[in-house]
Amino acid sequence: MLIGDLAKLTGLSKDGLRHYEAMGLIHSRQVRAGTRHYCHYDETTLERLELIALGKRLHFSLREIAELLNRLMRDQITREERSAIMLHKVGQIDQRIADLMAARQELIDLAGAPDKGMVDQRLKQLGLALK
Amino acid sequence: MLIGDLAKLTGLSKDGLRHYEAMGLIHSRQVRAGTRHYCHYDETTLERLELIALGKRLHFSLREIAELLNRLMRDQITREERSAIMLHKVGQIDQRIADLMAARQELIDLAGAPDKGMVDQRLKQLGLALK
DNA sequence: GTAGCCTGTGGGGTATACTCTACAGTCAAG
DNA sequence: CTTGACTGTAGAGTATACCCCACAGGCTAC
Repeated sequence: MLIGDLAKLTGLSKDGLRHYEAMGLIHSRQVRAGTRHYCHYDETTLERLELIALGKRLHFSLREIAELLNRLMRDQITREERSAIMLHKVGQIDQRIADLMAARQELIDLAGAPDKGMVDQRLKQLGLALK
Repeated sequence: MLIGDLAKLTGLSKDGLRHYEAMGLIHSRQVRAGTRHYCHYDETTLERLELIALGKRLHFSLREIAELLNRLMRDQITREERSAIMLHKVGQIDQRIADLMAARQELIDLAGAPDKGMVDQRLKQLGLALK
């Protein structure tokens, strides 16, 4: 399978797929053709790309996904470790959610403030908490 | 006030402040000194920096903050518009929270899955939803 | 008058996840 | 045997928010 086929099957761009390959997320066989060569991908690449999509949805970076994927393929991840990795990511996500919830509440307060003076007053309160 | 004073008062780096100035978030007077010149900042800059900190906490980008700040200084934002801007940002934040909550749940499910086969099975289910 | 700290400028680098462009070789259809 | 679609490579560009470095002039204390 050439990169164009892979792109059509997954809906990803060829450049995106090359980017994944450069990052070690997917691999290919080099097949000679005259002076140059072409990259051939087998069907397991599709499975890998599915896992990559999962990892992205779970907010792992491509770098993290690359490492997890390569260790996963070598069965180097135990049940416990897998749980630990997932729960660690949950912790990170919880922090981001908390951050967003706080911002959300402040935004709603500011949206409801009746006038600019009120906002200025609120900003002063916030200013004290700033530093 | 020179940039070093501003940096000490706010805890921000001089480079960061210069970056803000380049983005139009703060402004200075140019004061000649022999061949060259120095940037002088007045005390209102401190207020602006407080507003900038607020904007960042509320997850506005520097570009957005720059526009809001400059319009705010010219009193070009009505109460209604201000509310609309805040609530629009709430909408964006809600989307991000929803995205993170979904990921959070998936992570917990995967953390609790008893073995790799179970994970593979789950991945297949997810795979169907992927595309 | 000189050491040492301050300053502005220009440019590059970091991190993340790609996209776009140009160039040149390959291959199938006609 | 030429056209068109496809391919790999290299490098630049996008967006965000900065940091770091070198260079050279300014200013203050001694």
